[in-house]
Amino acid sequence: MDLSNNTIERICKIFGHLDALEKKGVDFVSSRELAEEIGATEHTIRKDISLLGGPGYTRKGYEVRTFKKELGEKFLLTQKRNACIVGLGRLGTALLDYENFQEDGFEIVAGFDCNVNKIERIRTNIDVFPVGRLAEIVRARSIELGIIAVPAEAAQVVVDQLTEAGVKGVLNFSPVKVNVPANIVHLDMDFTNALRFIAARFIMKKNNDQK
Amino acid sequence: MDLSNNTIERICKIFGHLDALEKKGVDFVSSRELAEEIGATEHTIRKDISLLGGPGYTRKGYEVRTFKKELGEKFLLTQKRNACIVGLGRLGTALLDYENFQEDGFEIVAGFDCNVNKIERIRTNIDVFPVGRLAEIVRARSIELGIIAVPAEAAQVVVDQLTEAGVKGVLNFSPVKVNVPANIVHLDMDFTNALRFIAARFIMKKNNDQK
DNA sequence: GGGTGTGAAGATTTTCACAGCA
DNA sequence: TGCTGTGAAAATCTTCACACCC
Repeated sequence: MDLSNNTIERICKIFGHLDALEKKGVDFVSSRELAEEIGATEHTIRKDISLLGGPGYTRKGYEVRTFKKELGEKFLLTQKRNACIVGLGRLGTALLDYENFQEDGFEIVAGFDCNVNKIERIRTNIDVFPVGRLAEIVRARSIELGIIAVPAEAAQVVVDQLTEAGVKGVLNFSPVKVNVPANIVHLDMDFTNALRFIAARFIMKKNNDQK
Repeated sequence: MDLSNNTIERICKIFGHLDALEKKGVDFVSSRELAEEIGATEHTIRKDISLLGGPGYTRKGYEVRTFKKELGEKFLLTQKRNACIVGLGRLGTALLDYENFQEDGFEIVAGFDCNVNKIERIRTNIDVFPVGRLAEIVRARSIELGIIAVPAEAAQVVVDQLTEAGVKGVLNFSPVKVNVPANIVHLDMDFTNALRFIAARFIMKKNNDQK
């Protein structure tokens, strides 16, 4: 089984949507409905699902609960995973209390910052530590995911410490590309790039429409 | 000219990296160096650039300043663009003061929230308004980009108001997919999905390595 | 009838290979 | 020599079409 990133991304979105449907009490969902919600075609969705090998012959679509459960098991998306946030500036503290993480199997079990005074001022239910204790805490609390919210210049150092300490994945909110060992999964979320992307797409769109 | 999203995304990253190089005082950069920084192959980078049609025959690589300028002009990435943030919870207020936006041609010129008491408590240099004045302010301040940081259930309403008021692009941080008219560019940044993606990729990686 | 599953066709994206400029 | 530009090949991803199940 060797799924493309695009497929994985869609599967993740599907999982999220199934979760929402389950909460709403919906029992069945068709590939067409999923496609619309996910932003893809129904063919693509069916193909993705076909790659996972889950047969679901009914004339009503996929059974929400079983399908979600199946996806969750296949990708271990349901298993609780411990995460930490490094860098407790405005973004970092915002993420500390981002309630959607908790709801969805990810638990923030620690926050780190290099500024000890700041740590003492932060009000949150989550334990916060000086960054010097990062490795120790990551190991002690079985933290698998590191979320980077430090300034650009500190990002690489933090990533190195995290991977050294044994995290398996890194979500990078700092506006620089970071290098990670090949066996670590990472994803960059650069807000400025996102805005640039929107602006560039917009320009292209305008050019095309004028033709 | 009809560039794929992937290409546009890489171009945006290249632009960001050129900016960094310029600040460092670097004069030339090769496709190989760019590729490494961007996370792509040098072939892809050269192809992307080739699609833009900019010839740069030197044996030292691309000239950083001119190349950046050219990209900026082609995509109007250098032009100042006004943006606003709707939803001033923890994430929204963090974004209000996200200094990297300013540096890069995007200016947050307004914030909105439905809670008037909250608005009075917020300390920032940026003007904040009740969400009822959204359309008025968007028009008055020529806001082109809307950044959504409201809870899931309010996201679609806000998007509708923004597009109605005439924004051209939407960056959605709420954890739901929103519908926008076809002529509006939008991008979803769902943090939970990002973590899911990392977790799923990690699982797949492990499976493959075991083989 | 209403929906899925999947091999094959089609479209797109990436990679290659080599000509071409400084 | 060193690095880019680009048509063509290769690889990948999406779409289609139709068999198949309930």
